Amino acid sequence: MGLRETKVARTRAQIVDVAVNLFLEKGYDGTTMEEIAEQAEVGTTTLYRYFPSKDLILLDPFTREDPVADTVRSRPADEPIDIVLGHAVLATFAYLEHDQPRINAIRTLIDESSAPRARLWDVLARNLAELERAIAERTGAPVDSVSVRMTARVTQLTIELAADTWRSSEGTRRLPEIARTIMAALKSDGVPFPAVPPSA
Amino acid sequence: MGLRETKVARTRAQIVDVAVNLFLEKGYDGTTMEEIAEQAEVGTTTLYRYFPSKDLILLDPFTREDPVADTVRSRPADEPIDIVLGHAVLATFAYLEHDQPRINAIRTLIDESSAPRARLWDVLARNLAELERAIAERTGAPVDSVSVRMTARVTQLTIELAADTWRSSEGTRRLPEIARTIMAALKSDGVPFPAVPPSA
DNA sequence: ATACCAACTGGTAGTTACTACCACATTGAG
DNA sequence: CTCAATGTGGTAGTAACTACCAGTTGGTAT
Repeated sequence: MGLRETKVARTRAQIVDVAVNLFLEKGYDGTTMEEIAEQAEVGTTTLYRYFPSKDLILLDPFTREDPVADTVRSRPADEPIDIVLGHAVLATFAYLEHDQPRINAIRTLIDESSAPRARLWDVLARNLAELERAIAERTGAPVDSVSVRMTARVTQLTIELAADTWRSSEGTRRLPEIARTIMAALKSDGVPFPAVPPSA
Repeated sequence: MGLRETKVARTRAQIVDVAVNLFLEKGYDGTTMEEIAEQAEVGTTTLYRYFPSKDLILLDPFTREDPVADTVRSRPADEPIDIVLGHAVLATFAYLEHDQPRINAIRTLIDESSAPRARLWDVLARNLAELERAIAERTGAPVDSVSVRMTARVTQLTIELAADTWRSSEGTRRLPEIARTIMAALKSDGVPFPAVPPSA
């Protein structure tokens, strides 16, 4: 890794760090891009080169590749699909748990302002598409089939539900444990799907 | 309904109509709020009173109350939950189908620009919350329970899947028929949920 | 070491979404 | 008819974001 790449990576990390601190201190809307640029010691032009929009700074940790699709691809071929997805869910949390409090704070900030909150789903849509591809490859079903699309979404929802529950539990329980509880509940209780009403 | 209310309603409709036509003609990003105000024959201040942000003009049809939660509340108490949800799904489409082509065009515009596309999820989150409440009332489970939250989301996903499929079929099939097909497929194939991997 | 190209930086000027505040017009009620 | 409530619209300002341009720095080939 050359000097140039190193500098770019450092600048990028610096921007995110400075920005999140400012957001925590003065709120997302109360912080201007100029302030971020100034504190990060870059010009505003440079700032916009690293992050084309303000909300993407806050969403940075969520734009990195998540390990769900990779897990689906790397599990043994004879493992049942529900277990594969269970591993994928747990992999996400192993990945997230290392800087728990900061991610937690960032997620709270995201939910508080409308621009990043809205954009989050847009960002997660990319993960969803990749998960769909991975599931389709594994099961042999077409990517746009009902089962593939629904399976991918249900998996993402399970992750979201677990993360939500964890966030509102304020660190009293560990993430993987919460995920296990939720998956167990889904299995034992079952989830009703909308069904075609009898025509009579 | 007094004269004042009539005028307000007319102005509102006029704004949406003018704006969507401009969006279709020049694109969402290529249309300014000033142009919309001018063509709709209102001041920009007034425009912002009706719609606090540009994307909400385009999202207007999706901010109206959707009938899903209402359907859940109004079905007979002894009807099985999956059938109730099936009715709710079909109710949405009966409601949507009356101005099919325009809604279709609007949805395409939404998907093409990042701001409205992102904001759409934020808007639909309100419907989701109300559906959660309706399901919780009916089943007696707490609103924040895993089953209620997952059921509500799965229902919303079924609607989304059907609408997506319909949009890409370009009007060759009717919406309720597509919805029935999807629900039937979900029932017969089943959807795998992530499951806790064996600890061994 | 020197020359050179590519990538990175940052400043200036401009557009546009959106807000705050203002005076003015219109509606509807007593 | 009067008056208060409600709606209208203009002006001035902020801040996100873009286009353009000149200058700097890092890597590379000679």
